Amino acid sequence: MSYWLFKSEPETFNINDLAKKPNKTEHWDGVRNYQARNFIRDDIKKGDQGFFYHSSCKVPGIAGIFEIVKSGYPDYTAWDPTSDHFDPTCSSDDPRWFMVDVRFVKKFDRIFTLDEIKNNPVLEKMAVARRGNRLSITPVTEHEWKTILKLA
DNA sequence: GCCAACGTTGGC
DNA sequence: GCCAACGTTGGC
Repeated sequence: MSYWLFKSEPETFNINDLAKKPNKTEHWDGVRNYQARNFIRDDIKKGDQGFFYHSSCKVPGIAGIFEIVKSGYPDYTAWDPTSDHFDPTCSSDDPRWFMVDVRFVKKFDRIFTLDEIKNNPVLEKMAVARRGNRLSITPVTEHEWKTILKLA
């Protein structure tokens, strides 16, 4: 089993939104970056777990945990002209973008902040702590995962 | 609202 | 295939 960190802007979609979905499950669509796409298509498997990270907000940090309930499949919003994530250059017989389904597991009692990540010697090397990092999906090591669970 | 970082686009 | 311009992300 692998661990991941998914970023989302809480004004758009946050951990409470996920918890309120039917079956507490939602597809994670709209990833339009090749590196993140490759993780979704090739590496993220059913049963993996992820941190739900809130970005571009007052207190950026990890809000809780989800699990992967369906591994990568074509992100159909790329073919939907009414979607914000529509990609007009993407043909329907050759899926370019992928998504996974995630299910709410738990919400932390508090936000485990980016500041705490940066100031922890175990966590400071996490991609999310690097200045200028824009990748919305990044791998998390087991050591990092357990360290955060202990402290959150 | 500013600006650094960096992925993408497009001219050559 | 190089690289400058541009657009977006995201912390501050």
